Amino acid sequence: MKLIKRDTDYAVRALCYFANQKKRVVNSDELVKRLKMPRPYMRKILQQLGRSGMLLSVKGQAGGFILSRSLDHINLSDLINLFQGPTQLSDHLLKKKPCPELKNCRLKKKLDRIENLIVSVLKSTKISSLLK
Amino acid sequence: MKLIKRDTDYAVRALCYFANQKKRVVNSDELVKRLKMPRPYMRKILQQLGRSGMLLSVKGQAGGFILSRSLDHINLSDLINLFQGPTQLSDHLLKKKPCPELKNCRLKKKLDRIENLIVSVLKSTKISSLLK
DNA sequence: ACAAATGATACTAATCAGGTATCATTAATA
DNA sequence: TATTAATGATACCTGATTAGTATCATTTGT
Repeated sequence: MKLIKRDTDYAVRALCYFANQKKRVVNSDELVKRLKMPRPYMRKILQQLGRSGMLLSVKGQAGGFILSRSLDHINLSDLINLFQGPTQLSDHLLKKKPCPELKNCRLKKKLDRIENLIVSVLKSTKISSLLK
Repeated sequence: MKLIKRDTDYAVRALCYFANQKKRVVNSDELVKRLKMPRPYMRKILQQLGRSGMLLSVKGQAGGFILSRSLDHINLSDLINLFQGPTQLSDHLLKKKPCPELKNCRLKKKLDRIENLIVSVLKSTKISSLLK
């Protein structure tokens, strides 16, 4: 089981790089060189960060991206939601018949509690705390 | 992201069913009927539970399985480990070059802390607490 | 001997993660 | 104003993992 996938991981590194460049516009080629990741994949990730509003894109020649807000205001849960969809630890109740025996609902409840715990920790982990 | 996969989920239900049958030998057909899951898949899961020592198998005609220990002594982490392998939330450090920039190691550390938290909660969740 | 169970194991199908590829659009600059 | 260098959108491909099937050997009660 994986908590964070590759794209989320890349996104964290990218955001940290931006943060260290202050308000300079950085393009995807520079990121690819510095962070050593496949260019088209990086571009896709940057586009997603752009659409989500975490990055601001500058089009045309000499274009690139800038952080649109401080990393104090972005947390791990935000990124996981963006790249991996909503955190859902078990689809226990969702497939076919919702769990045929009542006792299984206790599993669902436990998992929900664990899920809430995890999400709250992820929310409290600001990306700024990962810098430097 | 999924914390527990389908087979782990099925395994929990199966174990709970066994617990409610006390020391009676239950065969896979009965489980399949009661819990409404695909027979060959259920068989595979039971075999794994057997190999791992959580169930005791009785071969031959009128055979089946029995719980080999109380559900007080089996926890969610045991099952997850059995069916999904060791819990590892991020392979951040493992792929190719171990994270090229030091700052990323902070991510690794955070994830490790979160992982420890999750595992300890899973370990403290005994399957017996999911009964009835 | 036969039937009814598990043991072992190999195979298949579907889904998802991790990437590629392409073409349109935008804007600085020569 | 034509060129060039950037992003936007989107469709596609590929390998890994999950979910499930199939088959045959072995065991044991009747």
